[in-house]
Amino acid sequence: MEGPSLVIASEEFKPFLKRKIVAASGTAKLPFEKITGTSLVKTRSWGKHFLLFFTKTQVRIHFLMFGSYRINNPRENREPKLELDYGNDTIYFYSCAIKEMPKGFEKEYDFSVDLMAEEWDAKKALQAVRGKPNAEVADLLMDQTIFSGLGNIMKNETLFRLLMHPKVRVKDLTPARQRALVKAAADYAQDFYKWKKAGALKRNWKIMRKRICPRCEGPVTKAPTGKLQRISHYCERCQVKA
DNA sequence: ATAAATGTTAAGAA
DNA sequence: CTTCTTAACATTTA
Repeated sequence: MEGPSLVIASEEFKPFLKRKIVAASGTAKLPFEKITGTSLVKTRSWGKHFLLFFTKTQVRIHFLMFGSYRINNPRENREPKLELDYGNDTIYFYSCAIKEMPKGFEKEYDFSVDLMAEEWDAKKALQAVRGKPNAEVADLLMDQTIFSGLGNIMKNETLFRLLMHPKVRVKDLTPARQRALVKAAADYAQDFYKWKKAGALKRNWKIMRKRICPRCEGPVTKAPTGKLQRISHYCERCQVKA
């Protein structure tokens, strides 16, 4: 799950804030007794981290590749890691990493690197980008300390939109292209959010998991790139190394 | 139906 | 002391 999806999760959880949790349970290693009988005070995300603040404790959820949450619609034959029972409503979290956090832990987060946060600081991101001249842009975009919340879908779509090759190094980009990279990442995050909310995310993929480039109709290259070796989908003809 | 994929972290190796 | 490699986890989609 990428950052914008968690912003949507926070919105979906709003109706549950301050309501009494009748029972909390699940397979995660958590102090459920500190949650049962209390309520959710607020939620927020930092990149791909989903932060839940309860009255007496606080937890961080990471959905990784396959995690999900459901409201009043449990999965069959699957034990939730965390279940919040509100009486008439129930929230379920599946296959995610959940960890109890110390009070005040959110102060350790730098929200200015979160693409979806109000605090997002493009200038700071640009400086961080320029501080890694030898990094390939595919790796750079996935760097959660610079573009927190950006995942592999956003990486591939952002680079295609820029017509930028995933293997270009920062030092081979003009200052204007470096600036464009930062802007495109933030812009794509907003589009991702909008499309995901409208249930039209995949419909708007241009290069991700495509076989044909929508621009030149040539073949799409699918290969691991950079140190991270995450799969990049790109057009060798349209996406330039500068 | 087999494999790849919206991701991270811990442990051990170099 | 870094930096790299591998494995582990877990589920849907093509």
